[in-house]
Amino acid sequence: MNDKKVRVRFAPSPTGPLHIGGVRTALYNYLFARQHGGELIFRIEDTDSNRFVPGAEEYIIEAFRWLGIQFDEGVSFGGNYGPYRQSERRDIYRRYVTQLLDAGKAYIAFDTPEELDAKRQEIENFQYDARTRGLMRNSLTLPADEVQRLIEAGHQYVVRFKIEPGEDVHVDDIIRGDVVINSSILDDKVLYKSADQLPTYHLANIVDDHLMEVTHVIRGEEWLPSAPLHVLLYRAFGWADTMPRFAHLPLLLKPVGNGKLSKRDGDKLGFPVFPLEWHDPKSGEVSSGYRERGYLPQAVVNFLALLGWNPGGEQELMSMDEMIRLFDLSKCSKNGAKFDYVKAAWFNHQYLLQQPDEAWVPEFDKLLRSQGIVSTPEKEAEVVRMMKLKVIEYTDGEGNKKKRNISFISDLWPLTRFFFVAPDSFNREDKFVRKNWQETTADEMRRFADVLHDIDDFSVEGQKAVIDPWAEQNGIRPWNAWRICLVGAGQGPDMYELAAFLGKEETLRRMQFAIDTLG
RNA sequence: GGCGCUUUCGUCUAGCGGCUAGGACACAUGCCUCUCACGCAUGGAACACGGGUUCGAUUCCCGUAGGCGCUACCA
Repeated sequence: MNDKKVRVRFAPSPTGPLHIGGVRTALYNYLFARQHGGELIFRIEDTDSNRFVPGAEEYIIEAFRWLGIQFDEGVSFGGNYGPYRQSERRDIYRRYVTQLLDAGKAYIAFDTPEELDAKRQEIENFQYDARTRGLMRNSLTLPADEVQRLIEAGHQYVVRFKIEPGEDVHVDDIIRGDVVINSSILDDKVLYKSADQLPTYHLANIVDDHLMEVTHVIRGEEWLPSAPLHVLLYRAFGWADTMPRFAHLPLLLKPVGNGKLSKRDGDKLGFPVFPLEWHDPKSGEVSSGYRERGYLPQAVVNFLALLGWNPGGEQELMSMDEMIRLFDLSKCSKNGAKFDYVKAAWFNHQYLLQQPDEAWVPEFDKLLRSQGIVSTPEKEAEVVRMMKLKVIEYTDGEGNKKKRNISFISDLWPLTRFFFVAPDSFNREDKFVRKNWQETTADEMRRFADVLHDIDDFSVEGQKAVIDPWAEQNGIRPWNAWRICLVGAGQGPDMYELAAFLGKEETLRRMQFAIDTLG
C-alpha cells in the first residue's frame, strides 16, 4: 500500500461554519496531499439529519476558496468516487451494514432512547457492551421470529457493532506511534439508525474511506479514542490490509483558561474563530471572520500551519509552496497549542508589508468611506488616489517597509486621521500637549503663522528655506507646538511634509483654531 | 469515575544522551529623533515533580501531579 497514490480527505459535517481548528486540519491534509502528488477529497458528512444547517456547505467551500486550499475531488469538485455527500450514499451503507449483520459481527437493537436512559440511571457507568448486551432487547437476546416481527411492525432499531472483549487493539499513529486500547473498554457502537436510514459517523467513515481509497486519515486528536473501533471495523469488513494510516493532530486550545477552542467561543475571546463571517440562519447571530477582520489569507494559513507543526528551522514566514515542500507529519507536535491571536496579527503585519502600496488602496478606501471621507467633485478621483498613496507611504515607508506597526488596514485610521480631519479639540492633560504648549506658545504660533502666511512656495523645500533661518534667528523651535496645531497630538510625519500635504490654507486654519482654543 | 493523549521561557516552538538550552511573538530598557512609530542594540524569562537506566539526562523507562480529549441513535 506504500506504492499506492496518496489520497486524503477533509470531511466536515455541515452543522455550521467551519471553525479555525478544522481549517488547520484541512490545511495539513492539503499540504500532505500536494507534497506527495496525491489527491485531496472534500466529503460532506451529513449523517445527522437533526444537525443540518442550511448554507454551511457553501460557506465551507467559499472559505477554502478564500484560503487557497484546493480540493481535487468531492462535493462541488467532481470525481469518480462519488457521491461525496453521505446522505446520498444510503444504499451503499445499507449494503455494508447487511454484510456485517450476516457475518454476525453486528446485531440489531430495539432499545429506545428512554430505555437506555433508564438503564443508565439503574446501572452506574452503564455501557452497551459484551457485559450488558445480554440484558437488552436485541437480536442476540430475542428469538429470530420476534426480531422479524418487530421490524415488520415498524419498530425503530439501530445496528450495533459487536465488539469482542479482551483484545489489545493497536493503532499505528504517524504522530503518536503505537497506541493500544483494550477492546473491553469499547462499547457496542451504533453503526446505523433505522429512523433516518443513515449510518453513524463510524460506519460511514470506514466505508467511505475504503471505497474512496483513502490512504491516510489526518484528523483531530478528539478521534484518537475511537480509532481502535475503526481498526476493528476495517478488520470486520476484511479490509485490514488496505487500512489507511492514521495521524491524530493535537488540538487548538483557547488562549486563556482551559479547554479546546470551539465554535461557541465565537467572538467572546476577542478574535474570530471562523475564516469567514457567518450569519446564523436560525438565530440571525453574526460571528466575525478572519476575512472581514482584515486578515490576508496567506497570513491565516501561515500562522495556522505553524500551530502544531514546525519544520525545525528558524524560518517562520513561509509561502504555501514552501510549506508543501517542508511539511512533515512526524514533525507535528503532540500537545495542544493555545491559540495566540497576538501572533496571528503579527503574521498579518508581515504579509501586509509584503504587498505593494497600491494593494492597500481598496481596503483603505472602504475604511475612509466608513469614516465619512469620500471623494468630492473638487477632489477628483485621481487626486484622492494620490493622497491615499501618500498617506500609505507615510505609514508604510518607501524602502523602509515596517515603518508603522500596522497589523490591519483598519489600523490606518487612528494613524492617519489627521490627514483628512482637522483636530476639533485638544487634550490639555496629554503629556505631549502639556510639555509643548505653554504660556508663550500661542504667541509664538501667531508669529509663526505670519511667517508661513508669506511663504509662496509651500513645498517642503520652500518651507524649509524660510522657516529654518527664522527658527534659528528667533530661538524658537516651533515643530512640536505646530504639531499640536495640525495633528492634535504627538504623532504624525515630518511637519514640513504634513504642512505641504495639507496646503497653506488648511495649515493656517488649523493653527488659528489651536491658538483660539488653547490660548 | 473509566480509558487514552500530553508536559521546554507568559505564548508558539527548536532540541532527537554531553548545548553558556536556540528562535519568534509579547514585554522592558537604551540609541536615533521636530512627535509617534520604524530601525538598531540590550535585557528579563523555561526543561512540572520524584524515582530509576547511564560515566553523564531536557532528551530513554516507571510513577506522581497538572493539562487536554473521549466516554450519545453528534461529528
